[in-house]
Order: sequence, then structure tokens, then C-alpha cells
Amino acid sequence: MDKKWTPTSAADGVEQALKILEGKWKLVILFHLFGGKLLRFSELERAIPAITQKMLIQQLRQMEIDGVVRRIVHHQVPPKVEYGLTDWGQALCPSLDALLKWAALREGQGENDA
Amino acid sequence: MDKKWTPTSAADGVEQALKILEGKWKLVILFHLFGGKLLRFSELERAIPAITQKMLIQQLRQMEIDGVVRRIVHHQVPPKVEYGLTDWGQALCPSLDALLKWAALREGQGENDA
DNA sequence: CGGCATCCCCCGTGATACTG
DNA sequence: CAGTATCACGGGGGATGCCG
Repeated sequence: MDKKWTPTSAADGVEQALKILEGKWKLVILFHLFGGKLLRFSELERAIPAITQKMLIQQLRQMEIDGVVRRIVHHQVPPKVEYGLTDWGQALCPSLDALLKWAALREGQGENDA
Repeated sequence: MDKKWTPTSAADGVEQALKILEGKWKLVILFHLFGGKLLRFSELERAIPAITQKMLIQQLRQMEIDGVVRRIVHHQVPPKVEYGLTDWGQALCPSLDALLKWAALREGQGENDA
């Protein structure tokens, strides 16, 4: 399976996966769910102050559809809904972790902030 | 250095890095530069048929500014310009690789195509 | 608390044509 | 070949208000 994949053919499959992560907030949300944490809607809102409810729920829903995020509803009042990663979502952790390390590397590199 | 980073503080730094990868084509381009390959402008164009010149040069420029991509100009006619990853860009390879593996995992998972 | 509906605006993106 | 310039558009994303 890990034969000499041409970048072209590999990229083809990758682009599909990439679309799942597309969007301004997907990765940010995932990072907060990183490590199998379960977070309530409001917790995510507070964790990502810059995001709006609409965007949060929208991206959450899309990722749920894409099978990356799972939604756990607790039928009670007041309502309580938690979000976490699916197994496949967990499989993203190595990538997220690598990304985390990469970001940390930024110190002292050619950072060039906007 | 790898003390107990709170996700909040880590995410703060990560979000900066994430913005660098934002955009419809950044990752796709990076995947084609993956492995230290040097590609000419026209080669990238052909490798990513769906992209327009404008988008290609735009994303390339931004990534160059962000220190992820390097631009090698060969002063000659006809003009020849090659693009590759910087050291910091190379540092993204583990992430890209992990992403690649994750994408491959998609077979037989809960794929749910749009 | 968690979520949906609506309106609206901006900017990311695309198409086309031109230049060094 | 490797860009730049310009115009146009669509929808992603923001603000606000209401509902179960």
C-alpha cells in the first residue's frame, strides 16, 4: 500500500480529506477536542471567543456529517450537549500533534507576522 | 519545554500557524512540494489543473512571506522560477505525512461524501 | 443552554486579458 | 515562461433576534 505513490494520485485522495478540514474554524475546533476531551457547546464557545454561534454549530455539524466529530446529547433540562472526536477523528491526533510541534518551532524561525 | 501546556495557551500559538495554512490551495500546493521537490511555476500549474494562475501565485507568495515556501529565480530567458519548501516548510512534512495516512484511513471508515 | 433563521456584507476566489 | 491587472461573483462568515 505504501508503494511508490505518485504525488498526483496521492494528492487526489488527500484533496478529498482536505475538504473536510477546510474552513476557518475546523482545525481550531479539533484542537480543542484534541486528546479525547468532551466539551459542551458553551465551553467551546468560551474556548474560541472569536467564533460565532452560527459558525461553531455549522462547522460542528459538518464535521459530524463527515464523521470526525460526535455529538452526545444529554436529555435533561437545562439541555446539555457534548462534543468529542469519533474514532476517525481521533486518528487525526498524530497530524494535530505534528502540527502543534510545528507551530512551536515557529519561535526563532523566519517568522514574519502579518 | 513540553511542560503541561494548557490547550488554551497552545491553541493560541497554533491558531497563528493555522492561519498560514488557511486557504483553499495552500495544503494542496504543499503536498506537491512535499519531499523537498523543486517545481517550476508551470509544473505546479499542470499538477493542480483546477487552480488558476492568480490563485497559484497568490498562495505561493503568501507562503513565501510566511516563510514556508522559497522561490528560486533563474535569471535566464525564457524565465525559469522554481518553488520549494524552506527548512521550516520541510518541518511540516511529518504533519503532511500524518495527514496523508489519515486520508488513506478513509477507506472503509464512516465516509459520507458530500 | 443549545440551536435555528434571517439579513447582509466582505473577501476569497475565479475568468480573462495583458506584459516583461 | 512567469507573472500582473482588472472585473465580477458567490458564498463563507458575521450580527442579531427568536425558539424549544
